Amino acid sequence: MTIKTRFAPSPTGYLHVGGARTALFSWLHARRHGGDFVLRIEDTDLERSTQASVDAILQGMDWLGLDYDEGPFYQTERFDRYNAVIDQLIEQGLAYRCTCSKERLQQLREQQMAAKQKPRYDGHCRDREIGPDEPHVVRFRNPLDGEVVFNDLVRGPIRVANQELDDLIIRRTDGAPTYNLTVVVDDHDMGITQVIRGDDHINNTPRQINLYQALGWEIPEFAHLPMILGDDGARLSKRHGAVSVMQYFEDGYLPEALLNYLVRLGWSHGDQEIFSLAEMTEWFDLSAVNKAPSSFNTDKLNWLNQHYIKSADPARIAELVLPHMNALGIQTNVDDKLIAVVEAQRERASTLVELAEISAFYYQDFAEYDAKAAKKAFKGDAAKCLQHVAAKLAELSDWQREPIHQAVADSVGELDVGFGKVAMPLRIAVTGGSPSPDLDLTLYLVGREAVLRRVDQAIRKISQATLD
RNA sequence: GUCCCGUUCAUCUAGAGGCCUAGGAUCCCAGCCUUUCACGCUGGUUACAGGGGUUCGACUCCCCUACGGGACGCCA
Repeated sequence: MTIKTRFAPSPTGYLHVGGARTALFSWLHARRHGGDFVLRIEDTDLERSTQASVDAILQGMDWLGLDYDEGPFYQTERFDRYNAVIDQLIEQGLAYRCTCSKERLQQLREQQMAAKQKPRYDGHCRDREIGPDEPHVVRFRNPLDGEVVFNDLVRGPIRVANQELDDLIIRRTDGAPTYNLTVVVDDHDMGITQVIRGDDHINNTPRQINLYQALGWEIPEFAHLPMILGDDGARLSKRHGAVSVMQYFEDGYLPEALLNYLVRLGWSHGDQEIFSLAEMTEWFDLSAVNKAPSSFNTDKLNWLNQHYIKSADPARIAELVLPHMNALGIQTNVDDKLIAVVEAQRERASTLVELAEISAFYYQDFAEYDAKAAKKAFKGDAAKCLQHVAAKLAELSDWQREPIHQAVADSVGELDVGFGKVAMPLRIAVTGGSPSPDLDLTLYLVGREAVLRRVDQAIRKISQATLD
């Protein structure tokens, strides 16, 4: 049988990292086995579903490169099918109409809780043979005894007694089918072979299996993924900053870095940390997925992001960093200079935002020096050294790395000081204290005019400080 | 409360009874490299939740306790 998996988010918010990892694992399982991956939007909750959320989810999937072979399907477009199944269940006596009010149900729950029991429907309408005319919900007639056993591909065998389950509502008063019914119908109709989803659905699985059995359908395999917790070990929520996948895009992360980070959250392949998409596809295996929840760790994500920024094609990084440069007020294009700047700076940044920030000095003058760097560099004879080396640089006929290097070396020789006496103030004067590569490369990329202008500015700053 | 699930360094994890004096990675610290900051390299600190079994032997198997999470909706 062909492997087919799906990702089935409900559009009530953006695609968050937990959902993204569920999608990734599901996608990986399909790709690994040469199967298909389906995207299905579970929008049966008319109240909370929004088009904006659908768009956000689609956008997130697209950015991560999680492509789907079928879909997106929308459950709201399949109501006729669900209702046909529900009607069939009623007809066969496997489901029944119920007129219990929300108030009665609420009261029942409170009583049961007070009696330290698990709240569940008492079957009040089970045998009342209610007709279709008065307002009602439809409930599934869950087996009263026996137990449901299934072998979770991640957790292993799980068993639940039917006595723990109650007659769940499969159609609301307004005629809309509910999750547990729609998910079963869809997974069956779409030929899903492995249902891979968050472990908050473990408790729903036995009910769904009973539904499969009542309908005489083949039961798919299930794999329940542990959840992802925030940095602090608490459930992921808004206060954890970047929970939306697209927030990571905006914060300057590369999709391959996020994917690599996510795949290692709950899954491993020996000691390997860096995985290309091809590698994770080749080795991903549900049986190697952890059972315990894991905490999101931004430090490690940053490390991976830096790794990918460092090893990606500089031209591509230039493309990606450009919007972040623009955001800093720098107007430029992806040209030779930007690519050279990226190559010069990329091992010093863990995000594209950072890369833009530490590269700004190649394009624009700055008002402030890094206090610590300036204090260290602008002292003693710094002004004199700067004056001397500036004169040398001004005389250069050819503004290239070699001659620049030579000019600085000459200056050092003539002044008869250590290299750092000249190089340090010069670097800080030109960069303001930003991380930067070899001095000659830095000066070359900044350009002669800007270098001389900034050295001048630094000399003035030093003399001013001396006067104070 | 009831049911289901989980528990190895701060964090992600390796570990399928002896290979474990518990390995790797991130973080942190120190050193080297060095004209800054990084990168890189070397080294270091830190973990099997607790208690009982089973076994010649348990991080690995079983039970109990503790802690954590999830579910218990006319949400998904």
